[in-house]
Amino acid sequence: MTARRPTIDDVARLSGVARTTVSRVLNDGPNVRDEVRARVMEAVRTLDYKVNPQARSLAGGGSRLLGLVFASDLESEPNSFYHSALELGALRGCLELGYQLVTRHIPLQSADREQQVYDLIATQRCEGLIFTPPYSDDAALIAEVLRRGCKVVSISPGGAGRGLADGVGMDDEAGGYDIARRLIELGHRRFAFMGGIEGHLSADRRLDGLMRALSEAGLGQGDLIQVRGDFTFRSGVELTPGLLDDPLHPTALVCANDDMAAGALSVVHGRGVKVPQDLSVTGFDDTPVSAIVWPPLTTVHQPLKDMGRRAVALLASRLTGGRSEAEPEFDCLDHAVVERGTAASAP
Amino acid sequence: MTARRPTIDDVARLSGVARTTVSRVLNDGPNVRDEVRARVMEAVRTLDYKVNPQARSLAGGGSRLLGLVFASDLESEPNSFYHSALELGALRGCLELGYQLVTRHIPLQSADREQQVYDLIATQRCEGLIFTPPYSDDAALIAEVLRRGCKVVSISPGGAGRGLADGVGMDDEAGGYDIARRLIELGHRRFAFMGGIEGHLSADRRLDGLMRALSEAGLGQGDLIQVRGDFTFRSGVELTPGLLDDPLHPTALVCANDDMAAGALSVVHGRGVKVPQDLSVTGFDDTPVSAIVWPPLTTVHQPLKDMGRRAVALLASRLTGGRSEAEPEFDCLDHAVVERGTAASAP
DNA sequence: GCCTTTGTTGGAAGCGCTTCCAATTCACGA
DNA sequence: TCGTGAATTGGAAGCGCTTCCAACAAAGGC
Repeated sequence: MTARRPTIDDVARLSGVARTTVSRVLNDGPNVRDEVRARVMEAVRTLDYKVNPQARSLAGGGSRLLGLVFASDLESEPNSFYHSALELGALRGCLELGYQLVTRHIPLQSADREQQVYDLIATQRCEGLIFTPPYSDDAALIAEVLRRGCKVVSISPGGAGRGLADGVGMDDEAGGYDIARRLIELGHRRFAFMGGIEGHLSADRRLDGLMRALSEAGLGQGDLIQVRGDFTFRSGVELTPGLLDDPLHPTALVCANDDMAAGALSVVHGRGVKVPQDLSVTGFDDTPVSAIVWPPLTTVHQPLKDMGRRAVALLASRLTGGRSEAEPEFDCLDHAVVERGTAASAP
Repeated sequence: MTARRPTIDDVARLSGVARTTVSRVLNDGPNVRDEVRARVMEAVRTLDYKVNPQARSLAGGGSRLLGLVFASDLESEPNSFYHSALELGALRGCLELGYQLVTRHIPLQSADREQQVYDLIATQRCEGLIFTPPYSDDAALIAEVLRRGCKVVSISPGGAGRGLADGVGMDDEAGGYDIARRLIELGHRRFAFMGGIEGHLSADRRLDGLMRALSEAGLGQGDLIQVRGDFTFRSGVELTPGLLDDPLHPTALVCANDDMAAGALSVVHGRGVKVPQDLSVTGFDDTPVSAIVWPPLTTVHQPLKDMGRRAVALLASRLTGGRSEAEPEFDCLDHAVVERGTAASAP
């Protein structure tokens, strides 16, 4: 049998300090000399020591409970990938760090939605909350939650949410730029962009990135037509014919999410237009739909699971680490263009 | 401030026994008089006591680590809803019951796949493993894992996996029956069934259910045409034209999963056939695709998240409860027909 | 040069639970 | 009636960690 996992006392013994000091180092506590801190970290590395989250949470007191708040009505979309992926990531984080998680769907139209959030703090005793859009930009709500002593992380905050609390997201502008860049490399010169609803900031930023890539390639407004959809498959279906018939005759259609791209694909098929030979189509987010449609969709991967996990990590560092009063920080995660089958050389 | 949660000592005090005895009752231990057991349970109910999983796992020893084993290559389908939903459920269960989870994707084509599973036991020290199809029917593997003292739960076992170890799944036959029943109520009399690959047992059972509903309605083989796909969107696209052109002229197309139904929908659209006015189409599983296509897909909800959670609960009961040597048990979860927009009265 | 302040470290008590082991009770046969 | 083994119960140690508090050293302030 392999030896049991090392404990904090093993680390203490090896580094020649008391258990208390090791704990302090592990939790970014104050008042430890750099030399001692380094020695302890060295021992941690040597032993490959990992804290036992169960023990930590037992000893640490507090509820160790975090809340994940969605705006949508769970009844209406119980199997959304967006929700599942974020929660999955958050749960992974909680398991690693010894936290518990409650997930709450609070529809925007609930009259008492603020109250429901406050109940999460008062009744459930959540020590931290993760807000998803559009709660992540509700400045008044966030401020009040913070005032009540509960930590907050915003997922993909666009505007107001940014400076108030910690945030997690990706660089949407760069995502748009990258996918456009790829299409330009493939020889495309005439573009169509299917955006999201007015005011959805991250989708707008994706367009910004596309524009930047265009202008770098010496292209301009005249080489792009754009329309706004509402992120649904249906709006993709409805908007695509107009784009295909446009005198600009775009050879690449960039969509602000996968669902609209899937809608576009279905229309394009019906018209006998070949993808990607005649037309390249790209999505955004890399949800499971992108692998399901035919041809499989070239898209930009948004790291939803990592975002959930990082959100928990940020809350944890606020709650125990030295960051409890630090300036809000935005954690920008990597994205990646996922090449599947819908982007090819311009005809 | 609300009072803190009751502890085992509160229960002990209220029921007038020692902490040890309460622990025994809570863990289905032997040697407790029925009268005492009842008294303790009564106190538990009065105080609304819940065990603290962190404390239990700290005290209980053991790694408290479970493994979730998928057959697929994570690289090739990193964002599959099937995987996410099962893991999500398993994580929820682990958090509730104080277990840790490692998720491992071991492709079937790996030469050392068995070895990788055994490493999960030997090196990682997993106390229990959750196998998804087709590992869930690999009798030799399961037997060997059990022999090594590691508990096993099979997800949706079809054949061999059933008697060997505990299992979790849904009643696929009933699911097929229910959706067919609904279509018959809507007046449909001529059916098409798009099945899965040969030997995929749960998809075959869905067909069995369909057949039962047909015969109950006085219909027979002559009122049904069937084809086999491979569960992909693409196969839905390829097989649908043949079904539409069949002389039977079905008014309802029942698909063995959502992806194929989505493929069928896209073909049907292209042909100008109206769904659901001219043709009803149904899916199976209720993955996010079903809400994304247009019209949104009427389908059968498979409780993947609950399956993951139940799998963990079963392992937990094997590991601590009195069930450690009990007969294997199959936990059959509820399914439900989800009425969206693709099933309507027969034309 | 002595007293306070500030910074750094260790000792020890517990968090809520399981479990080993000892103590007590009970039922029976001798 | 007493002894014996089995059934039942309780005492107490300790899982791995955080944290309160005391101890001590270094650094200023008068």
